Amino acid sequence: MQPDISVVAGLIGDRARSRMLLALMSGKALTATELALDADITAQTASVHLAKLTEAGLLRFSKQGRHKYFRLSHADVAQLLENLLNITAGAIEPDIHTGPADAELRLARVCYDHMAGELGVALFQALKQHGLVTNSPDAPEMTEKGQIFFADVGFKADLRAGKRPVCRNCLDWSERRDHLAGQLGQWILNPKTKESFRFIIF
Amino acid sequence: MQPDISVVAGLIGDRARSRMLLALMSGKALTATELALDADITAQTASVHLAKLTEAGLLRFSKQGRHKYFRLSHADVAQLLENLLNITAGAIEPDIHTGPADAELRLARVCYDHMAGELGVALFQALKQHGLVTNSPDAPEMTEKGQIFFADVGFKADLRAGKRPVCRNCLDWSERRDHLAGQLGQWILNPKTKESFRFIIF
DNA sequence: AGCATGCTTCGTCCAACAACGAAGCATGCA
DNA sequence: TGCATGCTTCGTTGTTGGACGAAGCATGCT
Repeated sequence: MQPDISVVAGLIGDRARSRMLLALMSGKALTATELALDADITAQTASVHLAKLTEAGLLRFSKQGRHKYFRLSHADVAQLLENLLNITAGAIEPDIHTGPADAELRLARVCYDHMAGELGVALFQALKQHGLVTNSPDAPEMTEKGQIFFADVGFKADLRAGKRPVCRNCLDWSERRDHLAGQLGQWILNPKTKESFRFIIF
Repeated sequence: MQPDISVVAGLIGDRARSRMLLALMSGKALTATELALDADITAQTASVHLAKLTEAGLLRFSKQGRHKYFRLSHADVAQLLENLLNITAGAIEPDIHTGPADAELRLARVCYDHMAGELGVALFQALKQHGLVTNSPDAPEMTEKGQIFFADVGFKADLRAGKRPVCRNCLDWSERRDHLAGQLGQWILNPKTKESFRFIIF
């Protein structure tokens, strides 16, 4: 037997739950009430939704005092959501008149743990243009120059098998062009080194 | 506003519909009744399910006589399903006792339009070992040697922007290791050239 | 023409489940 | 020790939608 897709899909297939999941795509951990507000439902219903999502392994939480902070359990989940976004965004191709709130979202947003939107796409372009990652039709890869550059500013890739790829291209649902995901994408958004670090590549 | 994920997810989130979609992951086009049998439902219910799936853009069909052949509308959809398979397969990690029917499925199967299962993984290994595609931690890429080799046997990549990548790695839900997808993966399973063509790389 | 096959439409029934009010636990703060 | 805040559990209600029988409409075969 194949695994049963329908349970996970069914969980996402609810308006309130999907909104909560998308809210967590920002990468920030949010409390149950914040998520309830975002999904426009009461705290009670949010509670059972969140319980289901965590039990299914899509979310994990950490308690802090009387607050319960939820986040996506894994990058896989974010990728799945991104995948869904792309498919549905592609379906409504003739993009309906987009408001100003949209414009902001399209300019810059965070896609789980890396940068997306116009800015994310531009950054990716710049990295390729400066030869730090390859400009391949498939997935990007760090060039030698890139390895030196990023090692120099403190980036350390985890090359063990089973880990997420260092570079991954991620199709932007708003821009319909790639931006950079993977370990490097995450690190650029949130470098772990203390030393100040600036891109002067634009 | 972000696109509404929940409609597509909700469509997949039904047992019968998900089974039909997975049946179409074989890459073969199937008739409505075949899909109904596979999903263990009557023809009537299958009809409305299939109508919903096509209207949402997940399926497309072609009529041949009194038969209606359905297939996945696009490689994107297959990728989404594969994504879901991986997440749910990962969740039930301690793999429950698998029957003999499973063993067959694990040995060799088709993942939408390319080879998967043990055989798919082995093929991918061989391609890397013989230096036809790169053995990078991220996505594979054709080597020069590979470009010559595959051009020689009639493979022609479509490098236009917006097309699917030439090489893509695809995590196998049964093997938990990568196999080869993308244009090359598709072509290997189903080369368009008439000339006979054999891999002697095992 | 007649019949079989494949798919669809209609009407009805039934189960699943999202939603909320109300009440109940915790935790933190004064 | 109170009180406020955040989250959960319970019971109820209402709606959604999946399922099938029956009938209808095409298409193809003889």
